[in-house]
Amino acid sequence: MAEYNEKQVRIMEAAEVHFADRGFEGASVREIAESAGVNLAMINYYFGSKEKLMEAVFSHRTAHFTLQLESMVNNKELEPMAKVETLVDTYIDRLLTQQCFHRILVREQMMRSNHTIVDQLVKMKKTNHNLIKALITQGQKKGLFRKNIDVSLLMATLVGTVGHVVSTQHYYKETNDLQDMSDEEFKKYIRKKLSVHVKAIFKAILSNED
Amino acid sequence: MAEYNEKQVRIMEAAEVHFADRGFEGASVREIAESAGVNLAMINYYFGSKEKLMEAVFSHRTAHFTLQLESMVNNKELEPMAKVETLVDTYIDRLLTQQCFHRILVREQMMRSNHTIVDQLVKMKKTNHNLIKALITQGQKKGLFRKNIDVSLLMATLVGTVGHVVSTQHYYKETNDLQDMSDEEFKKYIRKKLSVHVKAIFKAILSNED
Amino acid sequence: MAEYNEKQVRIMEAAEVHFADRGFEGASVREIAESAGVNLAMINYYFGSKEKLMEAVFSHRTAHFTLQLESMVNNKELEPMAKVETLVDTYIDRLLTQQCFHRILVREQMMRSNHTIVDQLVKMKKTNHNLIKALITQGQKKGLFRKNIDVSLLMATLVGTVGHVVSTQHYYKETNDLQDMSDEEFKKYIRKKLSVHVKAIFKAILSNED
Amino acid sequence: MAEYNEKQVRIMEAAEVHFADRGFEGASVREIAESAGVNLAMINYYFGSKEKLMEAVFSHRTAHFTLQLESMVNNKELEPMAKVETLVDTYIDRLLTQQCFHRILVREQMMRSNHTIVDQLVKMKKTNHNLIKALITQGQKKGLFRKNIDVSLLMATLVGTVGHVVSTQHYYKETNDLQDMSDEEFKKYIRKKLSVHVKAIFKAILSNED
DNA sequence: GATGAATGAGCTTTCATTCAT
DNA sequence: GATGAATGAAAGCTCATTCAT
Repeated sequence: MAEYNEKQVRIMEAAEVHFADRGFEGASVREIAESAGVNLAMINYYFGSKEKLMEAVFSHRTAHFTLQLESMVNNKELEPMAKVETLVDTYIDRLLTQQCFHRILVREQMMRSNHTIVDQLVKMKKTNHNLIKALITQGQKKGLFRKNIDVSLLMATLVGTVGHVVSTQHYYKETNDLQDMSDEEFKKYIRKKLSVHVKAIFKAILSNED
Repeated sequence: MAEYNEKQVRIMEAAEVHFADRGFEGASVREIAESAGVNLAMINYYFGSKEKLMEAVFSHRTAHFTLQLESMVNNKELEPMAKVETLVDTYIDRLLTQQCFHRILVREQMMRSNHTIVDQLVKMKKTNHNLIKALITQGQKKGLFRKNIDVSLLMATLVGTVGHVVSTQHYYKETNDLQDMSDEEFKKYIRKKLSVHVKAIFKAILSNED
Repeated sequence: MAEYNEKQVRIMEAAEVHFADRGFEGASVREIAESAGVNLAMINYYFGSKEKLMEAVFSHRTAHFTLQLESMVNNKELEPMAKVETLVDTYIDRLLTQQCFHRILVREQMMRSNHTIVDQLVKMKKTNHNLIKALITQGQKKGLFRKNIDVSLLMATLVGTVGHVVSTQHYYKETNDLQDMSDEEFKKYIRKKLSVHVKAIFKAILSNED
Repeated sequence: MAEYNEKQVRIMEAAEVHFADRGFEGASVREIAESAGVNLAMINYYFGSKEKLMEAVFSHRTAHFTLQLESMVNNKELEPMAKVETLVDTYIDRLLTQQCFHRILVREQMMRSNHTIVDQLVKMKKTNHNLIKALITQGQKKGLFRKNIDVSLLMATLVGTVGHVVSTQHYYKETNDLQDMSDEEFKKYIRKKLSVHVKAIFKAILSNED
């Protein structure tokens, strides 16, 4: 795990916002530098290129996620459904606290970009997919979960639903007359709402009713 | 409804692909012109600017959607649940047949861009939201649908799930060993899968079990 | 043969001077544009890149040289020694009238550059070498020229001597108290001097005294 | 004569190669530092600037040359023609053993650069010119050399011919099917060839046949 | 003395756009 | 109406150099 000094972190944080707001191509290194309060040349000095800055942002954010997931799946004390609920809440939490980064991810996944990130991303997605599949299998073996679960679709519903709400929270607020709610309040509010909603879906899909 | 001549349509179609693949900022007017087989200056001549070309692409694609939705909701012959199922299939179909455009939409929604599109988008989303709310209300009045349905979350699940699968279909194929399936086959395959999956969710959430 | 318009020629001529004076790397496209009295972007518009501008300068200058040489060697009416003398005068003339270009050539040959020019240059040098070898052989067959002539060394003496004088003409003037001579006068003066000097060398080396 | 420590010498040697390969402007202080295995800032610390590093390289290489020449010319025991032959061999040897430096010299002489080097170079060339003129005069006084020798042209032939072969040795090898010869072998081979060739020229030009 | 960090100036190139015809 | 020519602005990046330690 690379160690970043204060200035580097400041640059990465500024970059994250710009990449999220304007896209990789739309973001300007000059503006990132300005936002971070550092000299333009500093960015290339520290990261080498715009591309590599992007990679650093990516690594920085995804560093511990898979490990975290792994330890959760392998936890012997939690019941499968509890694990699933934890999973849901973890994802919701991540997306809510790392909204900028989430937008970057969605964007990069969507594009036919040649960025190295995509490769890293694929690898991570596969690992995560397998971990969650293992989790589902645990529940199936205990007879708690239904057979024939399409893990990909299940995860698409989790990530898609939460991601969509987060991405379009502005519309959500407007449509539901919550314009006056502060960002912090809304985050708390929507986290609860999403948690209940997605968990209900997961239970409906997973649980064996027999 | 603006009428576009053949050349203009060719430009818009080329633009759609480029905007989808590389983002608004990443797309180059030069390359769009080349793809469309028209003179570079032609684009500004016909559309005024890159920005306005984007708007044209947007209007072109969304022209009839709300009308279509409206007629469906007001249809007196279909049962509410049948309408919901039609709604689901319509969305799936749209996203699958207009993948490029979908990617553009997701991207634009996510960004803090100043594009005029965003305004149009907000307006359209509101209209659609109200239409679907009306549909839900129809079901509730008939006692078929549960009370306390969060329409926003429900739609987020529809759009989010389908959108996510479409956006990341490459991963889906790889994860589920479908690499050898042709695009056309896969489209057919995933349409069915998504249809069943999302309808199951909608039923679980909407249907009144009492 | 590419046709260049007036502006393109102006750019190439300005480029030639800058490349000669400051080297390829040292020359700035900005300054070339300024010297040529054209917009900076114009250069990339016409030539694509600094590198390709260099190639254009090269092709422009070398376009007819090999052809000229060829027709001279194949001339049935001139005696071999007369051809050699013409060759010497032609080289001297070329170096004197195209001093900037000559400096560029010397420089590029010397450097371990990756420029495409080097390949073109090698090819041209080989062709020229073979033509001159043919010329020498003509003289040998007639019994006028000595056997065992090293064509490479002979040409090195021609090109090296003339090139060195041209490259260091400033020193030559100073050393021989010719500072007050105008450039035009000096060119005339040194052309004659070089012609006599190099022809004497060629005769001494080539002519069969038996 | 400045004394340089081991690190400084390492820097100058690395610089020489880079300046020769890429030109003064094309060479990068960063890369020189890397090649020399020293810290980037070290170079400015020791030499003040890139420019002054160049001057140091120059002084370093030319330090003893004039002295050597002087002692040779003043040598009472050698005959003038023997001196001339020694001169030729000395030049050939210098150019062959200091190829990088030679390339730098040629380049700098050619350019309209403002480097202080040029002044040093002019001064050195003048001194050398006078020494060689003295040598020629010795031969003329003894009736061995022809009158009316243009020392500048004579030296141009020596330096030009040898320099051209050295600069374009790659072509020489290819043209004469010597690609498989090692650098060391070729150096030996071409030294002999050049020696014979140039001495023959010098004799033809200098020697009084009456 | 020695150096990692930092920077202003400059580089080539590409961009969306405009204009003259 | 249609387009080749042209351009100002801005992009990412590298440079030689300096400075604080």
